[in-house]
Amino acid sequence: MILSTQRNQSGSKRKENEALIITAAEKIFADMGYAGATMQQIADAAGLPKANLHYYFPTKEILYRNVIDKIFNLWLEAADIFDAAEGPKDGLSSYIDAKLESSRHFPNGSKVWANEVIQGAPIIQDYLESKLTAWTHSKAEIIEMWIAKGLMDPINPKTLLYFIWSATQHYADFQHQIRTLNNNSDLTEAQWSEVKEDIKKLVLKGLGVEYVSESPTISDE
Amino acid sequence: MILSTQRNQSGSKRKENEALIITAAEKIFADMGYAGATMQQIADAAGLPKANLHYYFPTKEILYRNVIDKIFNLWLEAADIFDAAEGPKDGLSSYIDAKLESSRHFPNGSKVWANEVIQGAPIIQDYLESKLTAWTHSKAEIIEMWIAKGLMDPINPKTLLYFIWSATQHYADFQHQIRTLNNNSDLTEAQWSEVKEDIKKLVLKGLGVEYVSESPTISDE
DNA sequence: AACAATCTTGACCACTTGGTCAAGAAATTT
DNA sequence: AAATTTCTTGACCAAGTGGTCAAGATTGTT
Repeated sequence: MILSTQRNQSGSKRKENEALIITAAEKIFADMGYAGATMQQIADAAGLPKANLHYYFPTKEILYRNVIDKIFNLWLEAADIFDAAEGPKDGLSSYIDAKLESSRHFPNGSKVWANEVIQGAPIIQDYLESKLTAWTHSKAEIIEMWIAKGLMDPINPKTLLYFIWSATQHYADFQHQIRTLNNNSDLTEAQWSEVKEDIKKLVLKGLGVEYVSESPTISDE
Repeated sequence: MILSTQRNQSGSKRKENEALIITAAEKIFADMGYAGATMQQIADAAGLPKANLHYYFPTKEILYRNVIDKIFNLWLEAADIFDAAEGPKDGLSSYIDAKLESSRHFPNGSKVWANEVIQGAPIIQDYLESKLTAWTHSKAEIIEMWIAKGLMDPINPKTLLYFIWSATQHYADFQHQIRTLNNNSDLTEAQWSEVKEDIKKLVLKGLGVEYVSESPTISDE
């Protein structure tokens, strides 16, 4: 789980330890919330004395902002697919895939983000107002273009984005609830595939975009 | 905002003050998270001295559980519609309406719930394992029946429920983000209507259920 | 080898927190 | 109206918190 300490020849020790601490912090912040997380817990999770954390990150808030920074950049990356897409069938499908994979393999980031936004984004408001707003507008334009071309039913682009965000992030944020309702077991590989298919089918069909399930062998056109 | 203190003839003073405190606590817990909320803040929000809170609710955790209790019962009520429904068109549509109304008018409950579940439900795990599990199974059966009758496309019932929960609760939990992306304004009445229509249309059409928008006058069949 | 820069860490501190308590004020019962 | 139960509240406390600090260890540089 913890980053290996093997090749410390190249990068400075600083970079290494910062990454180690951020990873530990991400988990603790996700599990405890900002206020609930203590520097001592994060230090323990990272296997370092608390005073050492303060050497790399002077305050808890600065550490937290670094965690958010990492999370948000991953979020942005996941959406590059969007721009390169030819149309909604391709674009939305890929985006849902990417977001769902992210929820599955890196739920902590999503949880930290959710915790923060629920509480009114007291610390990352500037992110919302600058980066997220710009990002959203650019994606909304693409969706509007698709609608204008008649590639999908008309819908408020933001509503559609919120729809996809909520449906996919739910599997990260509410991981624990889903697990409990699944006989206290994590979703299996097959279940994840089913979820992925169901969500894509529902969204695309709901938007009037023809969608062919992956599994069966049906020749297209 | 605060419950009126007019008619204290009937109910005991205890009931009254408990309700006052729970309402105040709900807001503070939603805004600050469990760990982040302080008894002093809740006391201030309720307009009572802190020691008085501890008279009615001995510990912070007991107060918190009372807040959750209220929230969860509202959740259950919202779904009675489900049982009475004739089919998916009626049932899902009404349920989405109810959940969205709840997100709009009582976002705090949803936020507290979300905060708690994200953090692994450290305090309300018993709720998930007993009440929520039973509730979910009973609704899943209804959905499966609808599918068996050919009233809607086949889908994993839980996936559908998660879908509806996430889409609707998103408007409560991520209220702040939505507001920020809406030029720092709350959604207008018209916007809420649009969201409601869009979500219902997307879900029902996505499930292969015929759906006719409310506004336009189109004769059915 | 000497020096400088970076990193490590236990001990410590000011402050906040949930919770207590005892004395009294109101309300209710007899 | 006296007695009893319920409620109110300021003052207080032990425990835990983020953050500091100075002494030393390690690493890199000349």
